[in-house]
Amino acid sequence: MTKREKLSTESYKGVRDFYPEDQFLQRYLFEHMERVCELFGYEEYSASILEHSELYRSKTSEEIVNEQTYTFTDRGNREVTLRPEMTPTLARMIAARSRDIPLPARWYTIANVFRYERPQRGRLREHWQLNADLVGAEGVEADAEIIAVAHGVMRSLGAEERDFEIRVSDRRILDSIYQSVGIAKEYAADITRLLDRRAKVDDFEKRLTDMIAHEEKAVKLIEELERVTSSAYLEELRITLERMGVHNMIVDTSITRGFDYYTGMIFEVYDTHEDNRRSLFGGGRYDNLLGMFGGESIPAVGFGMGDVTARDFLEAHNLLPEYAPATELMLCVVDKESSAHAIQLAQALRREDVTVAINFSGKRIGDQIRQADKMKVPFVIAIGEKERVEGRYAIKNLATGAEMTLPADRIAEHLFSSLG
RNA sequence: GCGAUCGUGGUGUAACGGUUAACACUGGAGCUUGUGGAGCUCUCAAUCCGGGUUCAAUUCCCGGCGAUCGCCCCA
Repeated sequence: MTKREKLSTESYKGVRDFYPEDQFLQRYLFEHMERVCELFGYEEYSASILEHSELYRSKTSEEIVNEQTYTFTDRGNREVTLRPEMTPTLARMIAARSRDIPLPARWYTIANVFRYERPQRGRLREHWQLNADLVGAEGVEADAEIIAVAHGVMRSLGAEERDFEIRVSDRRILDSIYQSVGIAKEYAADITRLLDRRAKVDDFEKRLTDMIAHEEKAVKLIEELERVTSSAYLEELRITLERMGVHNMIVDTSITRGFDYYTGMIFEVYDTHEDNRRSLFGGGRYDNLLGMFGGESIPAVGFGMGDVTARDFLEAHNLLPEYAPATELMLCVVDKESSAHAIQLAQALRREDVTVAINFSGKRIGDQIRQADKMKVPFVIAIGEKERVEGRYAIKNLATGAEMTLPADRIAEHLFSSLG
């Protein structure tokens, strides 16, 4: 290859490479998410990132399908979309086997999703998100449980309750206000979307008045929004959440969530850190979505939590874990004659479940140790003539510098007790 | 999709319309042929891409690409 043809090392716009340190954090996040979901009895599922485009046309707005997805035509002339979210896939999978799946079903997945738009901080073109859904259950316990799972994930990542707050509202409050004020159904979705942006828009009242085209109604709507600050249902939810160990829920009727498909409880988890005060993730109840597949309507509630915002949260709160490779031990080969012995020892240790890398580089022993230290491998053993002859090995702890000389069959035990 | 700001080795910075683009860290080699973290020596490595203005462009202009911020949108 000539110099002019040099390939770019940049990753595709809006997507990330995960170098080992990044992947370590990714795995840390995922393992905590998985564990908490499973503690609540959720089963893992998965699906292809490719879906028929019509899956999103049926439920989401045209704009999202046309302008914010990766959509293409395959060789068989089918319209294909890289999934922009997981909920339609979940709904499709449940609906496809609704007679066989025992309900209520508790399902979770950690999936990559794609959106075609301008990347910004906290918003990329590909990200990974935990989706946990409780399908086939209505009622306050189900709503509370989904919030408790979200809360549990945050707690398991090291967050204290004061680090975040769970703002909860209910679409039915808005619906009843719209009804009492006399707002036609066709305006409701647009108004809801405007309310979602209320804090960001300076001329909120003017816009609202323009949208309703009826000044009295607009005034009354604003009055009602300010008057109604909670509901009996939300108070019951609060009590149920307390029982589940969730104490940082607040009712905030200004929470609306942008999407049309929510039908009941909705929530958003907010960072309370001063530098990062924003919505981290959220979810809610969507009782009409599964009915779109033609079968019977099935109630559902769920949430989605993205890895990008989770990382930002952990960083802002100083909760990032320190990197540690999976490798516990590096064997440093002192001379060419010792490599066969090192291979043999490594195999024996692997049978005892020790993760072990062999350094065949032929570099000086000091360089090999320095490299192991740089890679944060916690232990090294040098293998040379002395070890071959004696059958005893000096295990060096790179953090403390301490050495312990042991026969081969005691090494694994020593490592595990030192690593805890 | 729109607007603004920015783009120099792997990383972080510097410089200038004009000689060989500087410094630190990192990487590599050595001082030191069986034990790391210090020190010293040497060394690899960059002006995002394309076009224009100019005797001369890394610098100025235009376009593309990318990043960040805002708008739009938010699964």
